[in-house]
Amino acid sequence: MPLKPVARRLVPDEVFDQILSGVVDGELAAGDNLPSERRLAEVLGVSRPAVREAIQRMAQARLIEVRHGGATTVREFRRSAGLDLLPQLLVRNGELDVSVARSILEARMAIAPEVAALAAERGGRALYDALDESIAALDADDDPVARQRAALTFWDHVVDAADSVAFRLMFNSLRAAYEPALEALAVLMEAEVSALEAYREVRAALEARDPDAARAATENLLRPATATLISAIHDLEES
Amino acid sequence: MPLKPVARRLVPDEVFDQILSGVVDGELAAGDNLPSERRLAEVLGVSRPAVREAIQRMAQARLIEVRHGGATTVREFRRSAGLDLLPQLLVRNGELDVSVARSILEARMAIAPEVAALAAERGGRALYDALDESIAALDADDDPVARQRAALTFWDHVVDAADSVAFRLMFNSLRAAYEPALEALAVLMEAEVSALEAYREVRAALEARDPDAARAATENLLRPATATLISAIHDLEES
DNA sequence: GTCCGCATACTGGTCTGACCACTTGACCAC
DNA sequence: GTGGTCAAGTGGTCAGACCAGTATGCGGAC
Repeated sequence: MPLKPVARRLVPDEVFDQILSGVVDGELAAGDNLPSERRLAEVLGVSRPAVREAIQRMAQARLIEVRHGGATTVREFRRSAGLDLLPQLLVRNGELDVSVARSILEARMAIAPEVAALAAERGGRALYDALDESIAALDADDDPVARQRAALTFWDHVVDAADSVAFRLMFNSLRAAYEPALEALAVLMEAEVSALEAYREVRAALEARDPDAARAATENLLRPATATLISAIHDLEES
Repeated sequence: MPLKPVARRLVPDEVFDQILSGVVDGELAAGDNLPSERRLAEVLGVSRPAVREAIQRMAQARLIEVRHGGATTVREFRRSAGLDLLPQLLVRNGELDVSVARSILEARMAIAPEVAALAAERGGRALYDALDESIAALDADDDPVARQRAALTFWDHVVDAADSVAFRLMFNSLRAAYEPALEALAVLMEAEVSALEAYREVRAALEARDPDAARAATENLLRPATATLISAIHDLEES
Protein backbone atom coordinates (compact mmCIF):
# COMPACT_ATOMS: atom_id res chain seq x y z
CA MET A 1 0.00 0.00 0.00
CA PRO A 2 1.54 3.27 -1.15
CA LEU A 3 1.44 5.91 1.55
CA LYS A 4 0.85 9.49 0.56
CA PRO A 5 1.42 12.71 2.44
CA VAL A 6 -1.74 13.73 4.23
CA ALA A 7 -3.29 16.81 2.73
CA ARG A 8 -3.91 19.52 5.29
CA ARG A 9 -6.53 22.00 4.29
CA LEU A 10 -5.65 25.50 5.40
CA VAL A 11 -8.48 27.90 6.07
CA PRO A 12 -7.64 30.48 3.39
CA ASP A 13 -7.15 27.70 0.85
CA GLU A 14 -10.56 26.36 1.66
CA VAL A 15 -12.13 29.79 1.29
CA PHE A 16 -10.23 30.36 -1.95
CA ASP A 17 -11.48 27.10 -3.40
CA GLN A 18 -15.05 27.85 -2.45
CA ILE A 19 -15.04 31.26 -4.08
CA LEU A 20 -13.17 29.89 -7.07
CA SER A 21 -15.72 27.15 -7.53
CA GLY A 22 -18.50 29.69 -7.31
CA VAL A 23 -16.94 31.72 -10.09
CA VAL A 24 -15.88 28.86 -12.32
CA ASP A 25 -19.14 26.96 -11.96
CA GLY A 26 -21.08 30.08 -12.76
CA GLU A 27 -22.99 30.44 -9.49
CA LEU A 28 -21.28 33.79 -9.27
CA ALA A 29 -21.76 35.30 -12.70
CA ALA A 30 -19.50 37.93 -14.19
CA GLY A 31 -20.55 41.33 -12.93
CA ASP A 32 -22.02 40.00 -9.70
CA ASN A 33 -20.87 41.50 -6.46
CA LEU A 34 -19.24 39.33 -3.83
CA PRO A 35 -20.57 39.69 -0.29
CA SER A 36 -18.45 42.00 1.82
CA GLU A 37 -15.39 40.57 3.54
CA ARG A 38 -17.04 40.86 6.94
CA ARG A 39 -20.15 39.11 5.73
CA LEU A 40 -18.19 36.32 4.06
CA ALA A 41 -16.17 35.82 7.22
CA GLU A 42 -19.36 35.55 9.21
CA VAL A 43 -21.07 33.17 6.81
CA LEU A 44 -18.05 30.91 6.43
CA GLY A 45 -17.27 31.02 10.12
CA VAL A 46 -13.69 32.21 9.69
CA SER A 47 -11.80 35.39 10.44
CA ARG A 48 -11.65 38.35 8.12
CA PRO A 49 -7.91 38.03 7.41
CA ALA A 50 -8.52 34.48 6.18
CA VAL A 51 -11.23 35.72 3.83
CA ARG A 52 -9.04 38.58 2.79
CA GLU A 53 -6.15 36.36 1.86
CA ALA A 54 -8.40 34.25 -0.34
CA ILE A 55 -9.89 37.33 -1.97
CA GLN A 56 -6.50 38.80 -2.73
CA ARG A 57 -5.44 35.58 -4.36
CA MET A 58 -8.59 35.59 -6.45
CA ALA A 59 -7.75 39.12 -7.50
CA GLN A 60 -4.19 38.14 -8.40
CA ALA A 61 -5.58 35.43 -10.65
CA ARG A 62 -7.73 38.15 -12.24
CA LEU A 63 -10.95 36.37 -11.35
CA ILE A 64 -12.39 39.22 -9.34
CA GLU A 65 -11.87 42.93 -9.10
CA VAL A 66 -11.51 44.61 -5.74
CA ARG A 67 -12.25 48.29 -5.32
CA HIS A 68 -11.33 50.09 -2.13
CA GLY A 69 -14.47 51.39 -0.51
CA GLY A 70 -16.65 49.82 -3.17
CA ALA A 71 -17.86 46.35 -3.90
CA THR A 72 -15.82 43.41 -5.10
CA THR A 73 -17.09 42.16 -8.43
CA VAL A 74 -16.68 38.96 -10.35
CA ARG A 75 -14.84 39.20 -13.66
CA GLU A 76 -15.41 37.19 -16.80
CA PHE A 77 -12.69 34.66 -16.12
CA ARG A 78 -12.55 33.29 -19.64
CA ARG A 79 -11.47 36.69 -20.88
CA SER A 80 -9.19 37.71 -18.06
CA ALA A 81 -7.71 34.70 -16.28
CA GLY A 82 -4.24 33.50 -17.20
CA LEU A 83 -2.91 30.08 -18.04
CA ASP A 84 -2.26 29.41 -14.37
CA LEU A 85 -5.97 28.80 -13.99
CA LEU A 86 -5.76 25.73 -16.21
CA PRO A 87 -5.24 23.17 -13.41
CA GLN A 88 -8.37 24.37 -11.65
CA LEU A 89 -10.35 24.10 -14.85
CA LEU A 90 -9.03 20.69 -15.89
CA VAL A 91 -10.02 18.94 -12.70
CA ARG A 92 -13.05 20.36 -10.98
CA ASN A 93 -14.76 18.71 -8.02
CA GLY A 94 -12.42 15.80 -8.56
CA GLU A 95 -13.68 15.23 -12.10
CA LEU A 96 -11.78 15.74 -15.33
CA ASP A 97 -13.32 18.27 -17.69
CA VAL A 98 -12.92 16.59 -21.05
CA SER A 99 -13.29 19.73 -23.14
CA VAL A 100 -10.42 21.27 -21.23
CA ALA A 101 -8.42 18.08 -21.69
CA ARG A 102 -9.10 18.25 -25.41
CA SER A 103 -7.87 21.82 -25.61
CA ILE A 104 -4.70 20.89 -23.76
CA LEU A 105 -4.01 18.07 -26.18
CA GLU A 106 -4.58 20.42 -29.10
CA ALA A 107 -2.29 23.01 -27.62
CA ARG A 108 0.41 20.45 -26.99
CA MET A 109 0.12 19.17 -30.54
CA ALA A 110 0.43 22.70 -31.88
CA ILE A 111 3.22 23.96 -29.67
CA ALA A 112 5.57 21.04 -29.10
CA PRO A 113 6.77 20.83 -32.72
CA GLU A 114 7.64 24.52 -32.73
CA VAL A 115 9.51 24.21 -29.47
CA ALA A 116 11.41 21.26 -30.87
CA ALA A 117 12.27 23.29 -33.96
CA LEU A 118 13.62 26.10 -31.79
CA ALA A 119 15.60 23.61 -29.74
CA ALA A 120 17.09 22.18 -32.92
CA GLU A 121 18.15 25.64 -34.04
CA ARG A 122 19.85 26.53 -30.80
CA GLY A 123 21.34 23.15 -29.99
CA GLY A 124 23.13 22.77 -26.70
CA ARG A 125 25.97 20.64 -25.51
CA ALA A 126 24.43 18.89 -22.55
CA LEU A 127 21.08 18.38 -24.27
CA TYR A 128 21.72 15.13 -26.11
CA ASP A 129 23.03 13.26 -23.09
CA ALA A 130 20.09 14.44 -21.03
CA LEU A 131 17.72 13.22 -23.72
CA ASP A 132 19.46 9.86 -23.86
CA GLU A 133 19.03 9.56 -20.15
CA SER A 134 15.30 10.29 -20.37
CA ILE A 135 14.91 7.77 -23.17
CA ALA A 136 16.77 5.19 -21.14
CA ALA A 137 14.45 5.83 -18.21
CA LEU A 138 11.51 5.50 -20.56
CA ASP A 139 12.90 2.18 -21.70
CA ALA A 140 13.72 0.87 -18.26
CA ASP A 141 10.62 1.81 -16.26
CA ASP A 142 7.66 -0.48 -16.49
CA ASP A 143 5.40 1.55 -14.24
CA PRO A 144 3.08 3.62 -16.47
CA VAL A 145 3.17 6.59 -14.11
CA ALA A 146 6.95 6.56 -13.92
CA ARG A 147 7.08 6.47 -17.72
CA GLN A 148 4.88 9.52 -17.88
CA ARG A 149 7.27 11.33 -15.58
CA ALA A 150 10.21 10.29 -17.69
CA ALA A 151 8.45 11.64 -20.78
CA LEU A 152 7.84 14.93 -19.00
CA THR A 153 11.53 15.09 -18.19
CA PHE A 154 12.34 14.49 -21.84
CA TRP A 155 10.23 17.46 -22.88
CA ASP A 156 11.61 19.48 -20.02
CA HIS A 157 15.04 19.21 -21.58
CA VAL A 158 13.72 20.09 -25.02
CA VAL A 159 12.03 23.20 -23.64
CA ASP A 160 15.22 24.16 -21.88
CA ALA A 161 17.14 23.91 -25.11
CA ALA A 162 14.60 26.07 -26.92
CA ASP A 163 15.84 28.86 -24.67
CA SER A 164 12.56 30.73 -24.59
CA VAL A 165 11.16 32.15 -21.38
CA ALA A 166 7.65 32.27 -22.75
CA PHE A 167 7.63 28.64 -23.83
CA ARG A 168 9.32 27.63 -20.60
CA LEU A 169 6.57 29.21 -18.50
CA MET A 170 3.89 27.79 -20.78
CA PHE A 171 5.35 24.34 -20.29
CA ASN A 172 5.36 24.85 -16.53
CA SER A 173 1.72 25.84 -16.56
CA LEU A 174 0.68 22.94 -18.76
CA ARG A 175 2.68 20.57 -16.63
CA ALA A 176 1.06 21.94 -13.48
CA ALA A 177 -2.30 21.15 -15.03
CA TYR A 178 -1.25 17.71 -16.21
CA GLU A 179 0.57 16.37 -13.17
CA PRO A 180 -2.33 16.21 -10.71
CA ALA A 181 -4.24 14.16 -13.26
CA LEU A 182 -1.20 12.17 -14.30
CA GLU A 183 -2.16 8.94 -12.58
CA ALA A 184 -5.57 8.94 -14.14
CA LEU A 185 -4.13 9.74 -17.56
CA ALA A 186 -1.13 7.41 -17.52
CA VAL A 187 -3.09 4.54 -19.00
CA LEU A 188 -4.52 6.64 -21.81
CA MET A 189 -1.12 7.99 -22.76
CA GLU A 190 0.65 4.66 -22.46
CA ALA A 191 0.84 4.09 -26.21
CA GLU A 192 2.76 7.31 -26.69
CA VAL A 193 5.46 6.70 -24.10
CA SER A 194 5.96 3.23 -25.51
CA ALA A 195 6.95 4.59 -28.91
CA LEU A 196 10.61 4.70 -28.04
CA GLU A 197 11.70 4.89 -31.64
CA ALA A 198 9.75 8.10 -32.11
CA TYR A 199 11.54 9.69 -29.16
CA ARG A 200 14.85 8.64 -30.63
CA GLU A 201 13.97 10.29 -33.90
CA VAL A 202 13.21 13.55 -32.17
CA ARG A 203 16.53 13.30 -30.42
CA ALA A 204 18.32 12.57 -33.70
CA ALA A 205 16.74 15.57 -35.40
CA LEU A 206 17.77 17.79 -32.53
CA GLU A 207 21.34 16.57 -32.65
CA ALA A 208 21.35 17.08 -36.41
CA ARG A 209 20.33 20.70 -35.73
CA ASP A 210 17.56 20.27 -38.27
CA PRO A 211 14.47 22.30 -37.25
CA ASP A 212 12.19 20.90 -39.94
CA ALA A 213 13.10 17.33 -39.09
CA ALA A 214 12.58 18.08 -35.39
CA ARG A 215 9.15 19.51 -36.15
CA ALA A 216 8.21 16.49 -38.21
CA ALA A 217 9.55 13.96 -35.72
CA THR A 218 7.68 15.62 -32.89
CA GLU A 219 4.48 15.57 -34.87
CA ASN A 220 4.97 11.89 -35.58
CA LEU A 221 5.52 11.23 -31.92
CA LEU A 222 2.51 13.11 -30.64
CA ARG A 223 -0.04 12.66 -33.37
CA PRO A 224 -1.22 9.07 -32.74
CA ALA A 225 -2.15 9.40 -29.08
CA THR A 226 -3.44 12.92 -29.61
CA ALA A 227 -5.70 11.93 -32.47
CA THR A 228 -7.01 8.86 -30.65
CA LEU A 229 -7.80 10.77 -27.49
CA ILE A 230 -9.35 13.73 -29.22
CA SER A 231 -11.69 11.57 -31.21
CA ALA A 232 -12.53 9.61 -28.07
CA ILE A 233 -13.32 12.86 -26.30
CA HIS A 234 -15.37 13.94 -29.26
CA ASP A 235 -17.48 10.80 -29.04
CA LEU A 236 -17.81 11.32 -25.31
CA GLU A 237 -19.07 14.86 -25.81
CA GLU A 238 -21.71 13.68 -28.27
CA SER A 239 -23.29 11.29 -25.81
CA MET B 1 -3.57 66.48 -21.88
CA PRO B 2 -4.69 62.90 -21.36
CA LEU B 3 -5.75 62.22 -17.80
CA LYS B 4 -5.00 58.86 -16.32
CA PRO B 5 -6.29 57.18 -13.18
CA VAL B 6 -3.95 57.83 -10.29
CA ALA B 7 -2.09 54.71 -9.23
CA ARG B 8 -2.34 53.98 -5.54
CA ARG B 9 0.20 51.61 -4.11
CA LEU B 10 -1.18 49.29 -1.51
CA VAL B 11 1.10 47.98 1.20
CA PRO B 12 0.85 44.27 0.37
CA ASP B 13 1.42 45.07 -3.30
CA GLU B 14 4.56 46.94 -2.41
CA VAL B 15 5.81 44.08 -0.27
CA PHE B 16 4.93 41.60 -2.99
CA ASP B 17 6.88 43.55 -5.57
CA GLN B 18 9.92 43.81 -3.35
CA ILE B 19 10.06 40.09 -2.66
CA LEU B 20 9.31 39.34 -6.29
CA SER B 21 12.15 41.55 -7.44
CA GLY B 22 14.46 39.87 -5.00
CA VAL B 23 13.63 36.48 -6.42
CA VAL B 24 13.58 37.43 -10.08
CA ASP B 25 16.75 39.50 -9.91
CA GLY B 26 18.53 36.68 -8.15
CA GLU B 27 19.31 38.46 -4.86
CA LEU B 28 17.31 35.67 -3.31
CA ALA B 29 18.66 32.53 -4.95
CA ALA B 30 16.71 29.32 -5.25
CA GLY B 31 17.00 27.37 -2.03
CA ASP B 32 17.55 30.45 0.12
CA ASN B 33 15.33 30.98 3.10
CA LEU B 34 13.19 34.05 3.39
CA PRO B 35 13.33 35.91 6.71
CA SER B 36 10.45 35.02 8.99
CA GLU B 37 7.17 36.86 8.57
CA ARG B 38 7.66 38.71 11.83
CA ARG B 39 11.16 39.76 10.86
CA LEU B 40 10.05 40.91 7.40
CA ALA B 41 7.22 42.90 8.93
CA GLU B 42 9.66 44.58 11.27
CA VAL B 43 12.26 45.32 8.61
CA LEU B 44 9.72 46.65 6.12
CA GLY B 45 7.83 48.58 8.77
CA VAL B 46 4.47 47.01 8.02
CA SER B 47 2.15 44.67 9.82
CA ARG B 48 2.41 40.93 9.67
CA PRO B 49 -0.90 40.43 7.81
CA ALA B 50 0.43 42.66 5.05
CA VAL B 51 3.59 40.59 4.76
CA ARG B 52 1.55 37.44 4.95
CA GLU B 53 -0.68 38.46 2.09
CA ALA B 54 2.33 39.14 -0.11
CA ILE B 55 3.93 35.84 0.84
CA GLN B 56 0.79 33.88 0.09
CA ARG B 57 0.59 35.49 -3.32
CA MET B 58 4.22 34.59 -3.98
CA ALA B 59 3.41 31.03 -3.00
CA GLN B 60 0.39 30.96 -5.31
CA ALA B 61 2.66 32.00 -8.16
CA ARG B 62 4.90 29.09 -7.17
CA LEU B 63 7.88 31.37 -6.55
CA ILE B 64 8.36 30.35 -2.93
CA GLU B 65 7.43 27.38 -0.81
CA VAL B 66 5.93 27.89 2.61
CA ARG B 67 6.15 25.17 5.24
CA HIS B 68 4.13 25.43 8.42
CA GLY B 69 6.57 25.60 11.30
CA GLY B 70 9.58 25.60 9.04
CA ALA B 71 11.26 28.17 6.91
CA THR B 72 9.93 29.69 3.70
CA THR B 73 12.28 28.92 0.84
CA VAL B 74 12.76 30.40 -2.59
CA ARG B 75 11.99 28.11 -5.53
CA GLU B 76 13.67 28.04 -8.89
CA PHE B 77 11.14 30.22 -10.64
CA ARG B 78 12.19 29.31 -14.15
CA ARG B 79 11.22 25.72 -13.49
CA SER B 80 8.11 26.28 -11.42
CA ALA B 81 6.45 29.59 -12.23
CA GLY B 82 3.55 29.72 -14.65
CA LEU B 83 2.87 31.89 -17.64
CA ASP B 84 1.22 34.49 -15.42
CA LEU B 85 4.70 35.55 -14.37
CA LEU B 86 5.45 36.75 -17.88
CA PRO B 87 4.37 40.39 -17.37
CA GLN B 88 6.72 40.72 -14.40
CA LEU B 89 9.57 39.30 -16.41
CA LEU B 90 8.95 41.35 -19.54
CA VAL B 91 9.10 44.71 -17.81
CA ARG B 92 11.33 44.83 -14.77
CA ASN B 93 12.24 48.01 -12.96
CA GLY B 94 10.46 49.86 -15.72
CA GLU B 95 12.76 48.42 -18.38
CA LEU B 96 11.87 45.99 -21.13
CA ASP B 97 13.81 42.72 -21.04
CA VAL B 98 14.57 42.12 -24.69
CA SER B 99 15.26 38.43 -24.38
CA VAL B 100 11.81 37.98 -22.88
CA ALA B 101 10.37 40.12 -25.65
CA ARG B 102 12.07 37.92 -28.21
CA SER B 103 10.65 34.78 -26.68
CA ILE B 104 7.17 36.29 -26.74
CA LEU B 105 7.52 37.14 -30.41
CA GLU B 106 8.68 33.61 -31.14
CA ALA B 107 5.82 32.12 -29.19
CA ARG B 108 3.33 34.33 -30.99
CA MET B 109 4.76 33.35 -34.34
CA ALA B 110 4.54 29.68 -33.45
CA ILE B 111 1.11 29.64 -31.87
CA ALA B 112 -1.02 32.11 -33.80
CA PRO B 113 -1.05 30.11 -37.06
CA GLU B 114 -2.23 27.02 -35.20
CA VAL B 115 -4.94 28.96 -33.44
CA ALA B 116 -6.06 30.37 -36.76
CA ALA B 117 -6.15 26.87 -38.22
CA LEU B 118 -8.34 25.69 -35.37
CA ALA B 119 -10.60 28.70 -35.80
CA ALA B 120 -10.93 27.90 -39.50
CA GLU B 121 -11.93 24.34 -38.70
CA ARG B 122 -14.60 25.28 -36.22
CA GLY B 123 -15.90 28.37 -37.95
CA GLY B 124 -18.57 30.37 -36.19
CA ARG B 125 -21.44 32.48 -37.28
CA ALA B 126 -20.66 35.76 -35.61
CA LEU B 127 -16.94 35.55 -36.24
CA TYR B 128 -16.69 37.08 -39.68
CA ASP B 129 -18.64 40.21 -38.82
CA ALA B 130 -16.57 40.68 -35.70
CA LEU B 131 -13.40 40.39 -37.76
CA ASP B 132 -14.70 42.88 -40.28
CA GLU B 133 -15.38 45.28 -37.49
CA SER B 134 -11.84 44.93 -36.15
CA ILE B 135 -10.39 45.42 -39.61
CA ALA B 136 -12.50 48.51 -40.08
CA ALA B 137 -11.25 49.87 -36.77
CA LEU B 138 -7.72 49.10 -37.90
CA ASP B 139 -8.40 51.03 -41.07
CA ALA B 140 -10.07 53.99 -39.42
CA ASP B 141 -7.82 54.65 -36.44
CA ASP B 142 -4.73 56.68 -37.06
CA ASP B 143 -3.44 56.51 -33.51
CA PRO B 144 -0.77 53.79 -33.32
CA VAL B 145 -1.83 52.70 -29.86
CA ALA B 146 -5.47 52.48 -30.86
CA ARG B 147 -4.47 50.37 -33.86
CA GLN B 148 -2.60 48.00 -31.59
CA ARG B 149 -5.73 47.60 -29.51
CA ALA B 150 -7.80 46.96 -32.59
CA ALA B 151 -5.33 44.27 -33.66
CA LEU B 152 -5.59 42.66 -30.25
CA THR B 153 -9.35 42.63 -30.63
CA PHE B 154 -8.98 40.95 -34.01
CA TRP B 155 -6.95 38.14 -32.47
CA ASP B 156 -9.31 38.01 -29.56
CA HIS B 157 -12.07 37.01 -31.93
CA VAL B 158 -9.89 34.44 -33.65
CA VAL B 159 -8.98 32.86 -30.33
CA ASP B 160 -12.64 32.78 -29.38
CA ALA B 161 -13.46 30.95 -32.57
CA ALA B 162 -10.71 28.40 -31.96
CA ASP B 163 -12.84 27.29 -29.02
CA SER B 164 -9.92 26.12 -26.91
CA VAL B 165 -9.69 26.94 -23.23
CA ALA B 166 -5.95 26.39 -23.14
CA PHE B 167 -5.28 28.74 -26.05
CA ARG B 168 -7.73 31.25 -24.64
CA LEU B 169 -5.90 31.43 -21.33
CA MET B 170 -2.55 31.54 -23.09
CA PHE B 171 -3.74 34.48 -25.12
CA ASN B 172 -4.93 36.21 -21.96
CA SER B 173 -1.54 35.75 -20.33
CA LEU B 174 0.38 36.96 -23.35
CA ARG B 175 -1.95 39.91 -23.66
CA ALA B 176 -1.45 40.75 -20.00
CA ALA B 177 2.26 40.84 -20.65
CA TYR B 178 1.94 42.86 -23.82
CA GLU B 179 -0.57 45.52 -22.80
CA PRO B 180 1.48 47.34 -20.16
CA ALA B 181 4.25 47.74 -22.70
CA LEU B 182 1.85 48.48 -25.52
CA GLU B 183 2.54 52.18 -25.76
CA ALA B 184 6.27 51.61 -25.96
CA LEU B 185 5.83 48.88 -28.53
CA ALA B 186 3.19 50.51 -30.73
CA VAL B 187 5.77 52.19 -32.93
CA LEU B 188 7.76 49.01 -33.45
CA MET B 189 4.68 47.05 -34.39
CA GLU B 190 3.23 49.75 -36.58
CA ALA B 191 4.23 48.05 -39.84
CA GLU B 192 2.24 44.98 -38.96
CA VAL B 193 -1.02 46.68 -38.11
CA SER B 194 -0.76 48.65 -41.34
CA ALA B 195 -0.81 45.51 -43.44
CA LEU B 196 -4.56 45.55 -43.80
CA GLU B 197 -4.56 43.24 -46.78
CA ALA B 198 -2.86 40.54 -44.72
CA TYR B 199 -5.59 40.76 -42.09
CA ARG B 200 -8.20 40.45 -44.81
CA GLU B 201 -6.54 37.33 -46.11
CA VAL B 202 -6.64 35.73 -42.69
CA ARG B 203 -10.28 36.62 -42.48
CA ALA B 204 -10.95 35.18 -45.94
CA ALA B 205 -9.22 31.91 -45.06
CA LEU B 206 -11.27 31.65 -41.90
CA GLU B 207 -14.52 32.21 -43.75
CA ALA B 208 -13.46 29.64 -46.33
CA ARG B 209 -13.04 27.18 -43.44
CA ASP B 210 -9.61 26.36 -44.82
CA PRO B 211 -7.18 25.56 -41.95
CA ASP B 212 -4.09 25.40 -44.12
CA ALA B 213 -4.85 28.72 -45.78
CA ALA B 214 -5.52 30.26 -42.38
CA ARG B 215 -2.19 29.01 -41.13
CA ALA B 216 -0.38 30.37 -44.14
CA ALA B 217 -2.14 33.72 -44.09
CA THR B 218 -1.38 34.17 -40.41
CA GLU B 219 2.26 33.39 -41.00
CA ASN B 220 2.37 35.94 -43.79
CA LEU B 221 0.80 38.53 -41.54
CA LEU B 222 3.11 38.00 -38.58
CA ARG B 223 6.39 37.06 -40.19
CA PRO B 224 7.66 40.46 -41.40
CA ALA B 225 7.42 42.36 -38.14
CA THR B 226 8.47 39.33 -36.14
CA ALA B 227 11.57 38.71 -38.23
CA THR B 228 12.56 42.38 -38.20
CA LEU B 229 12.19 42.71 -34.46
CA ILE B 230 13.88 39.46 -33.62
CA SER B 231 16.92 40.31 -35.68
CA ALA B 232 16.97 43.80 -34.15
CA ILE B 233 16.90 42.22 -30.71
CA HIS B 234 19.61 39.84 -31.74
CA ASP B 235 21.84 42.74 -32.75
CA LEU B 236 21.00 44.47 -29.50
CA GLU B 237 22.01 41.42 -27.48
CA GLU B 238 25.35 41.25 -29.25
CA SER B 239 26.37 44.75 -28.26
C1' DG C 1 30.55 7.16 22.73
C1' DT C 2 26.06 6.74 20.46
C1' DC C 3 21.49 7.36 20.08
C1' DC C 4 16.93 8.19 21.46
C1' DG C 5 13.50 11.39 23.34
C1' DC C 6 11.85 15.38 24.99
C1' DA C 7 11.78 20.33 26.26
C1' DT C 8 12.23 24.60 24.00
C1' DA C 9 12.44 28.14 20.95
C1' DC C 10 11.64 29.13 16.80
C1' DT C 11 8.35 29.12 12.40
C1' DG C 12 3.88 29.73 10.10
C1' DG C 13 -1.60 29.61 10.88
C1' DT C 14 -5.52 31.88 12.78
C1' DC C 15 -8.29 34.95 15.38
C1' DT C 16 -10.04 39.34 17.55
C1' DG C 17 -11.09 43.92 17.48
C1' DA C 18 -9.89 48.21 16.43
C1' DC C 19 -9.11 52.22 13.39
C1' DC C 20 -8.07 54.48 8.80
C1' DA C 21 -9.25 55.44 3.81
C1' DC C 22 -12.30 55.34 0.32
C1' DT C 23 -16.83 55.07 -2.28
C1' DT C 24 -21.58 55.55 -2.51
C1' DG C 25 -25.80 57.68 -2.21
C1' DA C 26 -29.03 60.57 0.10
C1' DC C 27 -29.92 65.02 1.41
C1' DC C 28 -29.43 69.91 1.43
C1' DA C 29 -28.19 74.61 0.07
C1' DC C 30 -27.49 77.44 -3.61
C1' DG D 1 -29.24 71.50 -11.91
C1' DT D 2 -24.98 71.94 -9.54
C1' DG D 3 -22.06 71.34 -5.98
C1' DG D 4 -21.28 70.47 -0.87
C1' DT D 5 -21.97 67.68 3.14
C1' DC D 6 -22.60 63.77 5.77
C1' DA D 7 -23.48 59.04 7.23
C1' DA D 8 -23.09 54.29 6.27
C1' DG D 9 -20.81 50.66 4.33
C1' DT D 10 -16.72 48.79 2.08
C1' DG D 11 -11.94 47.55 1.69
C1' DG D 12 -6.99 48.60 3.82
C1' DT D 13 -4.08 48.25 7.75
C1' DC D 14 -2.59 47.56 12.18
C1' DA D 15 -1.53 45.50 16.97
C1' DG D 16 -1.31 41.72 19.83
C1' DA D 17 -2.53 37.36 21.16
C1' DC D 18 -2.72 32.34 20.91
C1' DC D 19 -2.64 27.77 18.36
C1' DA D 20 -0.03 24.39 15.56
C1' DG D 21 3.61 22.61 13.58
C1' DT D 22 9.04 22.08 13.02
C1' DA D 23 13.87 22.24 14.18
C1' DT D 24 17.44 21.90 17.54
C1' DG D 25 20.16 20.89 21.28
C1' DC D 26 20.61 18.97 25.70
C1' DG D 27 20.18 15.37 28.65
C1' DG D 28 19.76 10.57 29.99
C1' DA D 29 19.59 5.59 28.67
C1' DC D 30 22.10 2.19 26.60
